[in-house]
Amino acid sequence: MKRKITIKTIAKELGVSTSTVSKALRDSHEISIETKERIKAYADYYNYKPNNLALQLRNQKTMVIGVILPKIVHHFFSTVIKGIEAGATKKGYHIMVCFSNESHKSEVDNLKVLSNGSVDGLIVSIAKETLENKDFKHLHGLVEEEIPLVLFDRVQDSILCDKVVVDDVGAGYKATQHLVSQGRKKIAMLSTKEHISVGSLRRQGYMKSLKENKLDSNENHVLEIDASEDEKEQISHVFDQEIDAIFAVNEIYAAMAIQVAKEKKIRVPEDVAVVGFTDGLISEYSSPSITAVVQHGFTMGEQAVELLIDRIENEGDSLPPRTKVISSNLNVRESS
Amino acid sequence: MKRKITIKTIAKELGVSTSTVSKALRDSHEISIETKERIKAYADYYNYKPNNLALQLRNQKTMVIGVILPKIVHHFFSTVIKGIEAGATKKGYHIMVCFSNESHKSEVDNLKVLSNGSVDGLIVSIAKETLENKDFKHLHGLVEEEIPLVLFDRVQDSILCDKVVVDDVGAGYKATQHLVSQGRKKIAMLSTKEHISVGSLRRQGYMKSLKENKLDSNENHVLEIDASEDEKEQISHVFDQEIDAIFAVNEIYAAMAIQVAKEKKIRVPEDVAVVGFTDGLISEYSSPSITAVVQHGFTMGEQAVELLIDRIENEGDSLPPRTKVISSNLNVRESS
DNA sequence: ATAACTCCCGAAAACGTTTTCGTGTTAAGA
DNA sequence: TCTTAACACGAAAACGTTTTCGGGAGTTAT
Repeated sequence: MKRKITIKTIAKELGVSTSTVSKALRDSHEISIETKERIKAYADYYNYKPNNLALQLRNQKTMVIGVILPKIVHHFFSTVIKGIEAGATKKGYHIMVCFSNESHKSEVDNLKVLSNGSVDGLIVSIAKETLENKDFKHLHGLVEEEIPLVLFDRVQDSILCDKVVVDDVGAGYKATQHLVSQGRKKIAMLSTKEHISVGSLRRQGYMKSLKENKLDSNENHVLEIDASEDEKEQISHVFDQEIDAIFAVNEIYAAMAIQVAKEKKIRVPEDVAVVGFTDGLISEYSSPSITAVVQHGFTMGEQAVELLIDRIENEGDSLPPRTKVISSNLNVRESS
Repeated sequence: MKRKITIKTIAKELGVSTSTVSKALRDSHEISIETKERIKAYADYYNYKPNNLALQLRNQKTMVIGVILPKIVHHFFSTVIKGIEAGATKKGYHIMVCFSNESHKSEVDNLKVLSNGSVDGLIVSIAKETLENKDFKHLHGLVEEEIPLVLFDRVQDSILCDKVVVDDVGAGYKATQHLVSQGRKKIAMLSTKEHISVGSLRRQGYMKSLKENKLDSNENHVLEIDASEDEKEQISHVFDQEIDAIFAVNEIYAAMAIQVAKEKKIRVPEDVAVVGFTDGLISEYSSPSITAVVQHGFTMGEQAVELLIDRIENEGDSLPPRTKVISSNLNVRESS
């Protein structure tokens, strides 16, 4: 990198002090018109740009928000990022994104780097491994240091900070109610292992709906897919029982169920209706297009960043932790 | 944010100089064992962490790579980010991601902020608007300042920097050849407006294949979709002519074509075979699953960051600009 | 007893800014 | 002629760190 031009070099070249240069560039009244013009002309000519690091160090403010996500190649998370970025830009902030790849160590490392002064605050969605281990020391430490923090989607109650979550119970309920309203009686659910909290919450909603409608809430109707093995093979067993609808905990399982159904000559939606979660491109563009719970990732990102910036800019007021619940709604399509 | 503990406070508390504290923490031989232990114990107890900004300012090195992308909610770009992040992490770098949202102004703004010392180098994929306006002043300026820069996917020849591109001509050729090998004779192409270079390159490959096989390279077979209007409606017109195959310039157009075909009771792949570009989730999970050109976004990201870090760490050597071409291959599925 | 050397440590500069305070010059007012 | 005020600028501190250099105290060798 070419040696960048600084206030110092300008000062030396023009035979004035750095204070004068700084003031001139900020158009201070303390400096005479002629000097100002001379300095500005020079700065302009040599394309002077103030060094951000120096400013950040001096102001003790970076205008940067750190974001740590479990993954990126995922419609929901990338949508959230977009929301965060939009909200941040609106307030003049930038974002610095890291990924934990669902790994605890990665999450801790990233947190450590970002919290060492590089950012004014953090937005985090907790990694799977961290949730499994229940090891939240790093996040508690952050709260301890009073670094502004907002958790979203994958949250943890013991961490006293602002949170943005989806109404997963309500969403599971809504999706199931929709299937019931279509006259479906034997509704299976494709879920994940229990420790991922969202799975169990969505299941609660599903159960609630079944109970209310006095439908068979047979435990066998819930299939817990193990992500470490052949998912499609596991999903195919959902058709071993007699069912007329499937509620899948994400859109990939929904799409897989449809693929399996097609192989087995089961018609969708005539024989079996399918509802997914996460309204992404798969749901929209597969054929038949898939009815799905839309999660409003963009809104979640926006809300998260709004909470965070509010806290950053009102520090000292020690607001109590706030939680925003983003409700989701159903996008009904061909599969149901 | 709680007032963070610094070397200064430690020095004052323990009645030594800041130099001593700094040296002690870095385990210098200049400091006596007892003093070192005293200082380390104190630092440990109060959870001292060195301030990144100060380090970056002093070392004139941030270990951060700036990334500017046109969009994020997009399988290809998010995959590239993943590759960049993986490559960066391996070398101890972090990434700072911004989005231009295809807007020129946004791109310029982001570039300005990031290039003011916040990052050691930049990876950029040029926004649509910038390509249309052909206004590359900001990027030329970057090269002028000798800030390490790598362009990927959407590149521009006049900018003298490292580049990572897809072999779009070859990919278009490969896709078309595949359709020909399946015995298809009337192959339509769904493209975009010309200024997006990738579209025209892929078209060149398509044309090349048609010529080689002495097939009808009727201009009417190429449909330029205007993204600002109803895309599905435009795509439906591809079936106005008699065709037996479609090569779509991205996976969304491919998926849309299949949806339209289904509505028109045209069978895929029996009546019309479909090949898409960008091997994302849509192609994989729609039914029928879609044959697609896989772009190796992850590899592109990795290569880009490798080129960049190489340049950052060997500055002064003034290497000539390098270009890496990432070849793509076909993932054959049910739609062809 | 003096020289030389080792061991520990501190002062100061450096990275690039901004800001407070002080000061010398000039012009105006008494 | 003396005081006062306005004007234009510079010195220095501050943000937090690392590193070079120098020096005092104690020990060893001559």
